[in-house]
Amino acid sequence: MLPETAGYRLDDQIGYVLRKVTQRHLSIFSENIPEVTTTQFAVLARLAELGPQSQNLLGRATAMDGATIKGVVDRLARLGLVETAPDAQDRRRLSVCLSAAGLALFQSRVGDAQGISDKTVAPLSAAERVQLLALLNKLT
Amino acid sequence: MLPETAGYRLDDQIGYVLRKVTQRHLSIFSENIPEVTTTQFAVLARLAELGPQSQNLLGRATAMDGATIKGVVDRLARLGLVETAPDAQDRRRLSVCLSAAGLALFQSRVGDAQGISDKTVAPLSAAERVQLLALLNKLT
DNA sequence: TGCAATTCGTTTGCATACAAACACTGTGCT
DNA sequence: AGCACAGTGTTTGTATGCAAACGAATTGCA
Repeated sequence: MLPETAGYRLDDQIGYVLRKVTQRHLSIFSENIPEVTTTQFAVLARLAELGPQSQNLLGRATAMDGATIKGVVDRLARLGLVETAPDAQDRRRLSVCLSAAGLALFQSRVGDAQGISDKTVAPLSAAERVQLLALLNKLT
Repeated sequence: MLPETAGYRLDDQIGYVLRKVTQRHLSIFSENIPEVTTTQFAVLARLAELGPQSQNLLGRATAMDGATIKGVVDRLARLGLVETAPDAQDRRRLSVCLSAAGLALFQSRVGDAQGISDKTVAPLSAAERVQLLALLNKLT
């Protein structure tokens, strides 16, 4: 009387489906914006939106922990898309801001980024897209 | 007449929201099943469901590419949860199967795994959970 | 039969992600 | 002033995840 695999169906588990949808999204993104990754673009978008931020605050604003945001900022700096400088007011902080190249890249690519989101949800109707985002937002 | 950040709102982008929901799910998972990761558990579930598989087929059945599934199988083998052996029929293949410990772990934890999925979608009603899975499945 | 194309596994390089430990700085309270 | 506590950034270790290149084995087709 083994439970066997019981009623557990991997394909119905939210985590597994999330992983597959994310994979497809990342694939669409890298095809359309090969210069940077999704997380790097998120950082550029936040900097364009909020202006210069400390590395830690920037991480919080983009849902990355300290170790992760450091790696992303380092790579963006190596690409010349952001610039870092010590904060004069608080010597613990590392201020991060968009470079001219970073701003230019973001502005030239933001339309493509919106297109990527659209492509990702292309199989859904307009109403379904709204539903999906609303449901996902409840799980944040 | 700069487009500024235009209408691009990071928080409304499907990719960003997916990443945040996935983060929350991974956090719930590791709290409830600390022995293995989500991907490792997915491999155990597939092996329990399908029986012994070649490493590559196993990767396809769990949505991992060759490099990724190799790493996951290696770590599961190091934990003693799976066993590998060369395939007699096809000498390119590496056959992977559950160990006794792997089967025992899966059977003892599969209920918790289902509970993790439930916790992840806890903010949703029953109807919404069905909706969400249906919508996400269309994006696979 | 024999060779081209494919499949399988491996390795390397790069990019998230998180936990934990650490040093340094700032703040608040006494 | 001094000290506990919190915040910030760094580093290390571990675990996905993908691209690309490679060798070995198999298959399909001329």
